[in-house]
Amino acid sequence: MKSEKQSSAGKGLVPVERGMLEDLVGYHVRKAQAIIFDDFMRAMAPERLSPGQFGVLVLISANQGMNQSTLAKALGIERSTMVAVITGLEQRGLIKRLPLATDRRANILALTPKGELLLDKVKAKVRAHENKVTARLTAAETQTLVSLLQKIGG
Amino acid sequence: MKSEKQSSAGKGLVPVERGMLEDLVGYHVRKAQAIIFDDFMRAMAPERLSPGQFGVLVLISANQGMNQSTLAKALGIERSTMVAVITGLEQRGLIKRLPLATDRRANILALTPKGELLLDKVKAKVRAHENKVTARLTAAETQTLVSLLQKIGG
DNA sequence: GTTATTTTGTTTGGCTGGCGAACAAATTTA
DNA sequence: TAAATTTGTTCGCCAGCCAAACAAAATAAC
Repeated sequence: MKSEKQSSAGKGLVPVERGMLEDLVGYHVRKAQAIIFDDFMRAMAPERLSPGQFGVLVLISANQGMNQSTLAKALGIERSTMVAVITGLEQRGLIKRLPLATDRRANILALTPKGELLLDKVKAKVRAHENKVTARLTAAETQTLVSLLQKIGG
Repeated sequence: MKSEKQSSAGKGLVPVERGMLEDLVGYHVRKAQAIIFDDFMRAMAPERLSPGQFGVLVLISANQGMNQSTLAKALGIERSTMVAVITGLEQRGLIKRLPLATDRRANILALTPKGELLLDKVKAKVRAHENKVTARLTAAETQTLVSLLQKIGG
């Protein structure tokens, strides 16, 4: 005969009580972010591209002649953080730092042909990834979700 | 006279084109998460409590007799990751690792009186923080947001 | 009942993704 | 011309996570 162990709650028999966490937007955003990040990383593992790196490539592609500071500001991160990101992508031959004749401090960022090729390929995979993570939402719900998130994110 | 510089896009004069990022749920979730995390950290700086640590305290409080593995599973992280989190909270005297008579491997987790006091105080601050980050959403919209996020997060 | 498997907590080493302070060079403002 | 600002950078730091390996303990198989 075996008495009911306290730790039995961990075996999926007893659901874990989440208390006030269930009501917190922050908790659910964090959880969703972890799942999406994880799926993105798995899907883009062959191309070795993280969500952050993808964002950088998209912004460089969509904005001619941006420097690192502008890019960092657009992504809401520090200049100092951007340095390693740019260096990593540059070392893989996906982007270039180009001199700006009118300002010798600045680096103009541009995709290399290799970077453009990769971005095209990854964009398609990102759309597939998005479809996967939003599979249980209708198109209207997905749009609503984005709108509501924008009200938080400015 | 000064010619229009390419880098002028960074001075807020020209909005940065975000391309396909605007359509991606992952991008907006990430952005919202960063803002919420940041605000949480600032708000809870006096108590030196991160969102992750807060979640651990809430779960310990709401579930008697949980061990570290159960807790890790409930939060979707590895046992090995949980160790340092628990150790940190224990060293601050907020939680205790208690022996379980029926299983000498396991640590039963419990709040100390100090931990309970802190959690009570922090819960109120977390609610205020939530009200702040959802300030531009109605109560109904907040509920909708949580529901939609749950459809992603399982 | 002994052996094999599984579970628990842990250490170690590594990774991603960030911040802030400080700094030199270059540019802009006063 | 002198002072202030901007750009890219390095450095040290932090949060938060994973996987591999391991000993101790408990459980399952035989």
